[in-house]
Amino acid sequence: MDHITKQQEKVNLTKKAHFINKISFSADLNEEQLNIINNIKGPMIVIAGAGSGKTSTITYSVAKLMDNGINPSEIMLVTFTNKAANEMLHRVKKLLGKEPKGIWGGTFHSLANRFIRKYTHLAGLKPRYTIIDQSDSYSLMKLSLENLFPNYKLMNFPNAKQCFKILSYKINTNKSIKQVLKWKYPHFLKEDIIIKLEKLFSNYNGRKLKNNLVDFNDLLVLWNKLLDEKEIAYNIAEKIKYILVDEYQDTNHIQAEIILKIAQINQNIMVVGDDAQSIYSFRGANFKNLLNFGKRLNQIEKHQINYNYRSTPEILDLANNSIKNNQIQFQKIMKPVRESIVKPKCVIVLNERDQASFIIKEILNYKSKGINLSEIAILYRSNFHSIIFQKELQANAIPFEVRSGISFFEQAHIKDLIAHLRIIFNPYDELAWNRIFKIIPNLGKVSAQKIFKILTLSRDPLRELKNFSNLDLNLKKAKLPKQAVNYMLKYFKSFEEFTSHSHPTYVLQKIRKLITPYILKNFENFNDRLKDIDAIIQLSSEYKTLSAFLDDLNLNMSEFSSNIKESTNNKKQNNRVVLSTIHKAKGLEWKVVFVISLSEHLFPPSHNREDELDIEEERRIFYVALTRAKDDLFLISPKSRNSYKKTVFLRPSRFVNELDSSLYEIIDYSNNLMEELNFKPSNMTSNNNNSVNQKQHFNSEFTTADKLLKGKD
DNA sequence: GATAGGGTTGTTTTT
DNA sequence: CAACCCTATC
Repeated sequence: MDHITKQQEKVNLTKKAHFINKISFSADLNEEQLNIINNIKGPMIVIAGAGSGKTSTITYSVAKLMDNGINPSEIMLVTFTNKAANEMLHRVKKLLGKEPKGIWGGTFHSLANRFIRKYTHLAGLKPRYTIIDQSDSYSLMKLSLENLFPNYKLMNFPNAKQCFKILSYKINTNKSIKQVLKWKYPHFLKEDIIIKLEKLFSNYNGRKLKNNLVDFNDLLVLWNKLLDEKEIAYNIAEKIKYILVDEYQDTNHIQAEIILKIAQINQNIMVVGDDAQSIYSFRGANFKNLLNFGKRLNQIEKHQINYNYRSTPEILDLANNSIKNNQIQFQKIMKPVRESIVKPKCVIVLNERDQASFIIKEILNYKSKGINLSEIAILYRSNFHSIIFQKELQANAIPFEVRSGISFFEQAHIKDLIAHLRIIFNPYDELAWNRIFKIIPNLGKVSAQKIFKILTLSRDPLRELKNFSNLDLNLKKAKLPKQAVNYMLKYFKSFEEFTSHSHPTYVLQKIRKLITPYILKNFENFNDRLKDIDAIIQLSSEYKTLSAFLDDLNLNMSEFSSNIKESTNNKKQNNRVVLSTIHKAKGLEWKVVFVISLSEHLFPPSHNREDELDIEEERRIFYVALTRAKDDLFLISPKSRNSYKKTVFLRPSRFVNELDSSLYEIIDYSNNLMEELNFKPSNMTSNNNNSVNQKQHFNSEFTTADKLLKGKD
């Protein structure tokens, strides 16, 4: 141990020497970082560029605090994904050799839920509330919309999804409906619509209360409200002595409120972030939070960590060259630590299929050089960009892992299964009932609503189900289709037998039996679907209560998905190429990164090409993508895309065009295939000319692309 | 009036 | 591939 410093030797003499031996703070961290972890007292802001060892700084900070004798239950660590929280806590455990037991670690939403479950009554909720995800929120909003304004589709009015988004922006950014409309939906900016929206939102909120449902917004709102309760402030917030917040640039107004309320008591707060990586404005995030942070706290200490350990200087140069096009940003200089290797490559391909074939060729090449597939990532702006890859990778027997797309739990059969569990846990849950009613033949929307009303007339809908004669009578009064009612009564008869059980696995097994006939009848690939269900049952065995299982299902979905996929694939294959959205790739790194579909209308996508602020956000997404790469970076721009049996021509993304061409090497892969594919080169004449200079090459062609895409000739 | 089934369309990003 | 609209049928 020749790297032990004087400082450490001094600490070694203290009582906690047995921990220190395991942590080599000064060997693992640089001066900037050490300066941070040695000064965790009072408010602190850390601006941490991409790849600067941000995660290390935070984990070492937590370790250092515990090492100084702070109890884990006095520390709160807020992250943006549960995955990040788990990873950091795992690293703390590795550093200290013991679990940081009792630490308040997790996402804003999962921490909020911990508080609200503990103080449900104070939050104004009934005990067994259910958390609903976004698509459930849309559905519930739709119910309110149809209920209040049956002919809303004929009016100039936002649809259910838009209404929910308006409400979310209103809550998360502390704006009025009018301000939100002006900002995001100017064409709906009318007095009449605002009044209707107000009515709608109060109906939606009332419906949630009746149904005992809590949406993602409520979690934040209620947590924020709870912090105003003296009981909470004294019993919990005060006991949290240190708060660390990761990815602070992605917090929105209400999240910042929450953090400040807790921090104001003990004033020990460290927020870490990078304005250049703020990519969640669609969720109301505002990276100015990072700047305004100090305004409400005293004597804030500012730190920067500037050394980039991840990427080659070439990759950093390119990333810096891109982000400098953003007007609204704070200057920071990333200092490369690594040696040069090669320039990033910009690749032009003909279409998405060739994009796939180019990448597969490269992947096989890397593989033959001994590079692990898990060191390679394919990153994209939108989920649907990955579909072609999944097919092509499969065809070429390259193992891969998809970290995007509709969540496993968004699939119909999974939602159906879970709906049964949900009404056992919370029998007022209208959305879950509606899903189950859909299983009953000849029972449509209208009858389903009537039945739900009859059931919820009683205090205890589940007991009502058991009290058959009574229910039967009421159903007859409502003049419901006889066939459907008989089927339903039979269905719920078997359901009733296990509703009082509380172990998720036991109940799920019973539900599986109950819904199997429905699965067999309604899905062609019923075998796969049943396997999915079995995977969930398997997973549920780790949970003791319905509550814990349902909460995790809603708040911790992404990890769930990957667990499930691994178990259903039945391969313990770890060596797989990663396919991921850029959003999900944030915070991660790979040796080789392919950023694909870098063409206008794909990245930036059509809907985000007008407003300069939107473009800056898109450019930050691009920046995040570039800075994921350690050694090799490929930027790939397809010239066309097939959609609806039509070929649409695309221009290279402005994010590629605007780069200084001396910083990358260009590969034109499209020429190789022009003739082979019998492509009509009508508006691509300059393609065949290899002598055009690089810059021109990107800019000259495809002036008709935008027009074609929009269908105007 | 209510439901089932067929055809069409269009798809951001996540807790 | 799922949400939506339209139409045929009960």
